[in-house]
Amino acid sequence: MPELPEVETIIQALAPRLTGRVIAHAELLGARVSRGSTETRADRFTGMRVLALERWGKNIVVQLEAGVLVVHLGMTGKLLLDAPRTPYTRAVFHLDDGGVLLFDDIRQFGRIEWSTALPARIQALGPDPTRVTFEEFWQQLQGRSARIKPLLLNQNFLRGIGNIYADEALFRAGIHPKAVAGRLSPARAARLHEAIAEILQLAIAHRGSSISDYVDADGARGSFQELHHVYGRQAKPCVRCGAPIRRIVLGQRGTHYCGHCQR
DNA sequence: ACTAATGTTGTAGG
DNA sequence: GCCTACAACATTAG
Repeated sequence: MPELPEVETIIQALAPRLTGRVIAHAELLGARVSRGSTETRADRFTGMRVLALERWGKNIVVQLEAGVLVVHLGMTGKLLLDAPRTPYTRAVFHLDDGGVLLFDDIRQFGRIEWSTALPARIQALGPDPTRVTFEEFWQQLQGRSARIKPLLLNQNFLRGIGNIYADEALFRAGIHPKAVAGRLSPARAARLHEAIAEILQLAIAHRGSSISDYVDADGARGSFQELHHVYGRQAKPCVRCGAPIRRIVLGQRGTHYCGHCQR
């Protein structure tokens, strides 16, 4: 799915096109897209003006005159401006200026949820990894016995890091994915804190990673996948030392790392 | 046919 | 509360 850099890229395109517009008409296609929320019916937000768009981890938060729409793209969700409908179109937003925003989602893990205020579950997510201070990051690590890779995927620890950027950040910091989070030295924790911010900024600059499904709101692919050092590179030589990149399963997720460069 | 895929959530056990 | 494993959700691609 879209992780933080991909969601950021999507919002960059959507914000100028949606802010100030009125949702003239909306269609939610099928029960899945709004599952779990009795509040989310199209008539709850039709006729409302969009005040602002913001990213909250991997969530796109659309502030409306009354209430908020929280969009999570799941694994294969896309938000597309002025694109033709497909068999995977799960929602359609018609704007008052004639523009159309589609929500396409092959696997249907994505969600659109309307509520009067930012849901508690969203508010409870951890700090934004591009802005968290080292002091806060360090405090969050203390006492954690979890291995660092699965902890980075925990959205209540930091919001927005997914499987690609967890692996890439750990490589950049030279830290083994199985390292116990609470036992990282201050120097290694500082390297990781810095690597996370750098890898995310770099990925945003390259408009995200397009592995299979991801495209931005204009249908364009990102290019950061060309700069991945470990993710999806199992058995290929490490760009730093030449040793083959390993792939293991950690926390039920594929995990890629260099056994020589990451301790 | 089998496996894995950018994710989250609920359950169960330690 | 924390941590881990597993299943479920649904579809495609190799």
